[in-house]
Amino acid sequence: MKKNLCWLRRDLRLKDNHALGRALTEGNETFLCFVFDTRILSSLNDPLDRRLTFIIESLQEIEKQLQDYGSSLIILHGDPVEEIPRLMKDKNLDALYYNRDYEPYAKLRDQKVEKKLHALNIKTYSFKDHVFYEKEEIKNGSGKYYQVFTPYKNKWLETFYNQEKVVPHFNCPSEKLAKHFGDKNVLRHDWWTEIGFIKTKNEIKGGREDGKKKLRQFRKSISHYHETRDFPFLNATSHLSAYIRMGNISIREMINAALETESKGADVWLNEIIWREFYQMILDSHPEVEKHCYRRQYDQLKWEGKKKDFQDWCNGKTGFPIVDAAMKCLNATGFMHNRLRMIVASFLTKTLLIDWKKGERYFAEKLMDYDLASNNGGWQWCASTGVDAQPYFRIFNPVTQSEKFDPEGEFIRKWCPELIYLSNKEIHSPHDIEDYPAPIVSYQEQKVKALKMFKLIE
DNA sequence: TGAAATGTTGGGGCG
DNA sequence: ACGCCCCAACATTTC
Repeated sequence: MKKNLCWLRRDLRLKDNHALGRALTEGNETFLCFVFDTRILSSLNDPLDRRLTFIIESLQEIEKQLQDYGSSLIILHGDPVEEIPRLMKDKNLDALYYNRDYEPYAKLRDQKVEKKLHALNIKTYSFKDHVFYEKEEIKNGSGKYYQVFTPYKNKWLETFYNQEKVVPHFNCPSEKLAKHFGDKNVLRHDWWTEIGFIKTKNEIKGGREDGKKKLRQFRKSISHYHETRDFPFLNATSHLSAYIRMGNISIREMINAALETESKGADVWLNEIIWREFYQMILDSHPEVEKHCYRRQYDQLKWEGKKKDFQDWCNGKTGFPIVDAAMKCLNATGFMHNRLRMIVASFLTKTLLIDWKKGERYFAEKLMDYDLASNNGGWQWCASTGVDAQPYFRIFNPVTQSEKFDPEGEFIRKWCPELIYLSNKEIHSPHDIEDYPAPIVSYQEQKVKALKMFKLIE
């Protein structure tokens, strides 16, 4: 009689889950648990953090399904390094199954958990699930990790088309779930208030059902993705980022969706998935990028931006409509279109001259889909301090970008109602509008300073 | 997944 | 018909 524990973390689904599938097939009875990690929770600044609601919704859905199978989810609250071994000892479980996470904190945590369990004679098994290829699988001719995206992508695709005839799917036979009811009933609508959570009202609901709905919806327009994706008002992106972040949808399901329609749009979307894999690989192989510039000499950059400007950027009060609209959207919804992320990141770093790490932290606080690897990679790309970053002299002009990607000002009008009556021509760079701030800096002057700042390091 | 300055080309207006 | 200028439109260079 082999009793297993599958520890869910950022893989909140019961279908196509590698660790769960293996736990179920290799054991006689499998328990499922999720830990609200107090170390992570205590680092959150906001009790109204949207992501907690998303996670709770995902867990509620899982609990409902488990109850249909006569099982239940075990919810723990504490430090996983203590909680997981305690649970396994209490229930006399034989082996732990989990999917690997490539963030520095998670790697250290999992290492500690394993060490404790091994001391208790409990076996541990970890699996690749969160990415399609792990860092060791995609390397260049001389056995090194890629530093440039395009050759990485080529190798990724070559590997994919040469080796993988099909995208694997992991079966999760539900009959082997433990007949068990957890200590906390996640269906009870207010149990989380006991540990200090407050539920938020979000535009998107957590869980696999809603993720699948989004994917189904996106499939209809995926063939146009390459033409429409850059225009925030069109909402032509998949909006799946939060679902892939929490694992409501598996990476294999995403890749399958990209492969099923042969089109330019689907290729470009797959490309974005490969960017995600690229940054996961970078974080796994270079954990120091969490706190430092990938190109370490840029840790010396003298960011001279003012605190007040940072506040204005956060609050969407810079006087540059596209930037302000984007930030208000982020603050109100926890989401921001990718094009806008690039615009506001370029603006913060190269126009306001504020360290990318401050912007990266702000996004970490606000984004529903926040993922350390992608967020850090994206910010360092924009700030020109990272792997395969844009050259430092590539500086976005917020007005030009606005004219190009929101030509009719539709996105701006949605989030800056005080500008609603301006013409398409005026709206990108308004003057003397009541209730709307004048530009807090001169783009032209700041651009010169940015170039100087980088030249000092070069 | 720039922007802006500078250089080149070619068609049209006009003396 | 011709040269000259103007100026888009496009290409190249620079940061």
